Amino acid sequence: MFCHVAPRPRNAEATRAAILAAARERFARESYDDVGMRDVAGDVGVDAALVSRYFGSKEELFVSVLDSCENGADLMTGDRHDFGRRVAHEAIFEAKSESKLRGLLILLRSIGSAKAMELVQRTGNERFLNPFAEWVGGENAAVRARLATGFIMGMAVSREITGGYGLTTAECELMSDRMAAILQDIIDG
Amino acid sequence: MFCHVAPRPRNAEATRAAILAAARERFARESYDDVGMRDVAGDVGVDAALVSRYFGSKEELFVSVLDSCENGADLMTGDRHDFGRRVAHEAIFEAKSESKLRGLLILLRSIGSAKAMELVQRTGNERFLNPFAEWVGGENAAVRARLATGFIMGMAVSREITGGYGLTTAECELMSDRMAAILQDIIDG
DNA sequence: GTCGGTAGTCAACGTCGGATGACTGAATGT
DNA sequence: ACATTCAGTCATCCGACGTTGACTACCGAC
Repeated sequence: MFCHVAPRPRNAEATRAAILAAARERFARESYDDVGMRDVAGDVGVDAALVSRYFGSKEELFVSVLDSCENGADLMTGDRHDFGRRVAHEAIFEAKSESKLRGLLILLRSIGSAKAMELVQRTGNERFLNPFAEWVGGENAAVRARLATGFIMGMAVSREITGGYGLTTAECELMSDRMAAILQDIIDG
Repeated sequence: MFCHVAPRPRNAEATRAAILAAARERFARESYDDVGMRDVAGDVGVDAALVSRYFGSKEELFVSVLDSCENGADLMTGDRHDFGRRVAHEAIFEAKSESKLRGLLILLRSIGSAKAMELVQRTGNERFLNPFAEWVGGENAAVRARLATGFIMGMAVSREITGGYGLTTAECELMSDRMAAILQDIIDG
């Protein structure tokens, strides 16, 4: 066998970006503890040592991933009157890693991991909950923001535990509609 | 130093029960991966090897813990018209390990751990979601059950991420009331 | 008393995951 | 063409974990 598979061009910046992307993908699907440096490196086709070299440590890699995720601000783009419907649909039908909820999913996945907990808390508050509460606005914004985000994440947990809800498409539609109404009601006051 | 601390009487059954209790406590507070055999053994004041001996493996210990938790049936005891208020109060003010939600909390903690996932899914469905859906009853019971349990767990997640919500008592009261109304609305149809 | 069974301990093994530092080899500038 | 530099690799260390089998010491039966 002579022809090796196309060797990755030696480009530090691109490789670093590729590692970051692979890590983001991993952390959106698996918990902090379950994601290994060797896994991430393998996804990119690179040695694990390189990941340590570029990001310092696993924890710093995790931070970089969180930084690389757009804020919860994504949720707040678009028509406010449509918030419930939009988010509910996303949460139930596309709660995958490429969704706008990805940042939340990453936080959710790594809840319970003692090593990631502090980071999860800080990021969750600073990056997501507080701006969201401000966006919600009005009376008792903090309370309503917690209810809304709690509900959103809870449905993601539910999806996880049931393994995709285990419902028919029609039932999912129904659930989405119901969730949309509740969410909208929460943020409207 | 002559006087040792009171030595535990040699009683296999009692020791086994103590280990189980300690493990239940641990699993309610930390994720499957973060709980170590040495930790639970230490809580009881016993060698780690004994835990393996009595329960076979960590996974079997986890199963035993899940078995030892009363079903989600706890949630379904009491006046149905009071369901929302009762559960909301419990979720927000006493989502500790001694709460009736303990079973749910254990499942929640270990979400994301690849090793525990299958168990979490099976137990969550068989032991909690399905009976609960049946209890909810009426049209689209499955959908409404998922909404309710999702919301409950989501608020627990929210509590986790924020580190106890970070709200005043009054705000918590308000949140509890609001959550109660939503939950009640969901299960009433 | 002493003897056998068993509750509990101890030391160790194998594995796995993150981290480190010396090494290799390709690109680039002169 | 050669030297330098730096992207990427390799072998290895270290600590933590679950698990195992040999050992010890307590307790009840005779």
